[in-house]
Amino acid sequence: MTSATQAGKPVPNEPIGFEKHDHGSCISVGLATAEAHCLAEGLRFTPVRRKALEILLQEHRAIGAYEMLDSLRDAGFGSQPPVAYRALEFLVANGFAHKIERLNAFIACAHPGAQHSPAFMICRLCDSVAEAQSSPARGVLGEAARASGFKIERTVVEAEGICPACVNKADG
Amino acid sequence: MTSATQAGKPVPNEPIGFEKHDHGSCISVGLATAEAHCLAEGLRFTPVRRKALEILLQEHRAIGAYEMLDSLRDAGFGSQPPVAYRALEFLVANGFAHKIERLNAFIACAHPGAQHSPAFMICRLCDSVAEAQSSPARGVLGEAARASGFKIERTVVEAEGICPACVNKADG
DNA sequence: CGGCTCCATGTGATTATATAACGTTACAAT
DNA sequence: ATTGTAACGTTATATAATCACATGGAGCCG
Repeated sequence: MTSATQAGKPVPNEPIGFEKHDHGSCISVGLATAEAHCLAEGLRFTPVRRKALEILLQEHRAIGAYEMLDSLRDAGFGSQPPVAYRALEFLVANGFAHKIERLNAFIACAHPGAQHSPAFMICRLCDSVAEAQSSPARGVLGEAARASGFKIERTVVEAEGICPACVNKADG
Repeated sequence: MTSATQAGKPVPNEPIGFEKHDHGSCISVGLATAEAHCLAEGLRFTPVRRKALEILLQEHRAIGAYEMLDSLRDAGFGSQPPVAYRALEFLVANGFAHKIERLNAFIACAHPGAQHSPAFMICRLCDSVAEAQSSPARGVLGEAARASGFKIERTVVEAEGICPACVNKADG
């Protein structure tokens, strides 16, 4: 099995936000933003971490840890799982990437630099993913948390459904 | 390793909704509700499925598929992964249980019978889980979905943080 | 009854995802 | 130069999930 698709799903062709965009610039902007942030915070933006982020930005879709590992190995880095997991952990911890729990996969942050609690829309047909914002602490959930004394630190919001492209394919 | 705790985390002692409750009755009510629902819908509430639900209701916490498998084997059922996964799939598909994506684990539905799109609060210290309601399609996410043409079918909402019990333990 | 189909179950095997543990290396601070 | 810490590489293993195929029971129809 190559690393292009894990399962039989088609690779999404309009991956980010279901819209076209200037892909070249979003890669360089993403890398530059991360670099600046690390410099400011005293974090080490090492070669593996940089390459991992570059791969995520390049692909602009959700990437499994093992697919990432393949790419990192191809780029000359170590070939064992921890290599990929550690790089991804760093990127996630610092907001450069997010984990899509539903897919057990990772994706570059679409709003680099911005403070945010992301929400995702995941197409169950083509696995494309779009990132939106959420305000989880407001609304019913925040209400319940306050009422029970639960202290929210982080939220996972993932909507599963059909992306615009697949809707069009389906009903012509 | 026994099946009591997978990792080093303490087993939550006030598992459901972070509040005390009549545990005996919630088990019997849960089973009865499921039985009635299956009868009405022409679904087969078989021994494995019943036992699996009973285990989830009994434990009242998030259970991994393999821990479930252990319990099912102890109860005299098959010992291969598909046994657990099929039972859990059935329970989830029919709303008797939910999958916690963040934990790759399953938990009995706390609102049996009710139509709902659940939200969860997960304690990162003791892994206890409480179920609340959410209204994901309303709010910012629904907005974004409508704007982009994404058709939401299901949402995962999981808040990670500290449960009341652990908050109290922490700061006295 | 016999045969048929559907669905659920049991089992073996395999694939995918994730972490533990340990030694080595790079780097910053003193 | 020494030392403490963080990052890296590797081996091994744990945990999660699915595939493929055979068996067996419940309902239906003839």
